[in-house]
Amino acid sequence: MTSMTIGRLAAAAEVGVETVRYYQRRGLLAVPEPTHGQVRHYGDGALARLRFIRRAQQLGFSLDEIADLLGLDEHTDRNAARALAKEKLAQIDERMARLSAMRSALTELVSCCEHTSTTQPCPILHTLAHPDERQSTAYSKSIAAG
Amino acid sequence: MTSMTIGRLAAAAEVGVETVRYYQRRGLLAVPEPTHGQVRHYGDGALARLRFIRRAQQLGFSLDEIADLLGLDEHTDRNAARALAKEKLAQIDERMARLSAMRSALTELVSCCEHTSTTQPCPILHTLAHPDERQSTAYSKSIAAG
DNA sequence: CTAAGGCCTGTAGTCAGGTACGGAGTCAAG
DNA sequence: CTTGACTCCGTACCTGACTACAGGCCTTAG
Repeated sequence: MTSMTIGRLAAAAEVGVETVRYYQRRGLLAVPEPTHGQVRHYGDGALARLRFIRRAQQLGFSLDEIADLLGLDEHTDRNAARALAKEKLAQIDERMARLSAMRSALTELVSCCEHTSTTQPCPILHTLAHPDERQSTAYSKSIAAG
Repeated sequence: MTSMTIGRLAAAAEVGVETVRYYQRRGLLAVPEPTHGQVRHYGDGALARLRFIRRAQQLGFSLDEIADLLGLDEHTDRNAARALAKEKLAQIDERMARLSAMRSALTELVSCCEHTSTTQPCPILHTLAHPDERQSTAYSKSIAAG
């Protein structure tokens, strides 16, 4: 059971000291009593908790959700954990779908811009300005023609 | 050339009045001189600009980037517009890649959780807590076995 | 013993894109 | 003429996850 000051703890978990304190304020991490004097000391449990938080963040969980996850027990809360994970998966799918829609719209505009005469107005800017008049371009015609 | 107060303009563009004012503060939209009295009036140009902003947002552009786009000319700035669009595409791809990584990690964990004995600790919580000890499960074995 | 660095608490600022609110003026309908 | 809706302006607040001080105390190396 190693004992660390907050600075060493933060370094070990590869986060900033201020981040550790922030997690404490958020209630994700306990604030130990000062061991002697006014300096607080942290054990391996705190480090494990910080690493848990970081990994859960990498999976897309918010700090509020991570607070819930931290409250679960490996042995008795399987269903709850799986439910949270599935919910998160659904959110990720939704975000990916939105990004995918942006992607295809942008891709179409860029292709269009690359394949039309430069004497025409820029299809990107033009479509943003007047999306209603769907301009007929060489590109869109070639698409339509298959 | 219709003339609208800010409320009608906002309604026509399907944004809030406060949002219009916010765009004015950001410099995306001009603040016209009060026509008479203290009430300002807006024309179709302002409406077109608001719609441009909304559509560009749907394509993933930030308000700062939209400010740049609004400064471009359909006829003379094709290259600049295309460059911005391509840059945005790259950012979208990056975000999708990150989401995709989250997605597959979560999917794996959920599957694992569904296919292992409930007498075992929850793989999701366990992996978050101890990612080093990669636990060997019926699921991971079946994967390994092909 | 002293200086540098680390720790303590508390408050405030950052980013983006809004949203809310307060108080005062204005405008149109009834 | 009043009432209610709308506008104007300025300022403050919101989310999420930090990040940055300020001012004071403690600790440790030289």
